[in-house]
Amino acid sequence: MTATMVRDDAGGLLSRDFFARDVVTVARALIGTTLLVDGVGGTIVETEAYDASDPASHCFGGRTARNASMFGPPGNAYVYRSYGLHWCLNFVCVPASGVLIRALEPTAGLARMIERRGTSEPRRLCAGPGRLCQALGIDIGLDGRSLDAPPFALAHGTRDGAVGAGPRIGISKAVDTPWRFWRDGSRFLSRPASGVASR
DNA sequence: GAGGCGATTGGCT
DNA sequence: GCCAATCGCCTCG
Repeated sequence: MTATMVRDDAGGLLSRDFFARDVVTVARALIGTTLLVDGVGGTIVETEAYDASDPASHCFGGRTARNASMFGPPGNAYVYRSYGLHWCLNFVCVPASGVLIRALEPTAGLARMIERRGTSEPRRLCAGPGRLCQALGIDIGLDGRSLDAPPFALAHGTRDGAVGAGPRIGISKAVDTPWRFWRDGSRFLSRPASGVASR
């Protein structure tokens, strides 16, 4: 195993350089890192990558008012409304690409999450892009905001265990592209693992 | 300007 | 398993 460009110091904060890389690399590297919004959040256990040449990406058709944040600098948030009612959080990587955060293992601010979600079932708090945004209080007000400043706090984790890869969920284009990543064996995924696990 | 669809979720059959 | 909720964006006229 060769050394990676980005060190994996437990507790160290993720820098903009972490995001200024290929979106698939970042999507995989994010598994096991910690995301907090105003102190509420947990360990990222599921992500998906979307890049500019990808028919399934919001960027594919060019820039619009909605996706403008994805054309901004790496390390910013892109928040959009899904199906007219839910919010979804992305991390912008190289321009016109982003990582959709699909599920967290809740570790901090559980009481706040339960209050916002209206359920105390741990597995239901952050398992899904819309659910985790509701649990963390994320809405359009955070669109375009820098991830290295409050209310966001992202930190490296211990990145132990295997990471699985498989097709993305809920899309109708590029359905076979294996750009969904998850922490293998996690009980907090939005949907069951479907694909190949590797280290 | 109208119609259809989507990176979803929760409730009901 | 099916379906409604609800709105930004795309396509077509």
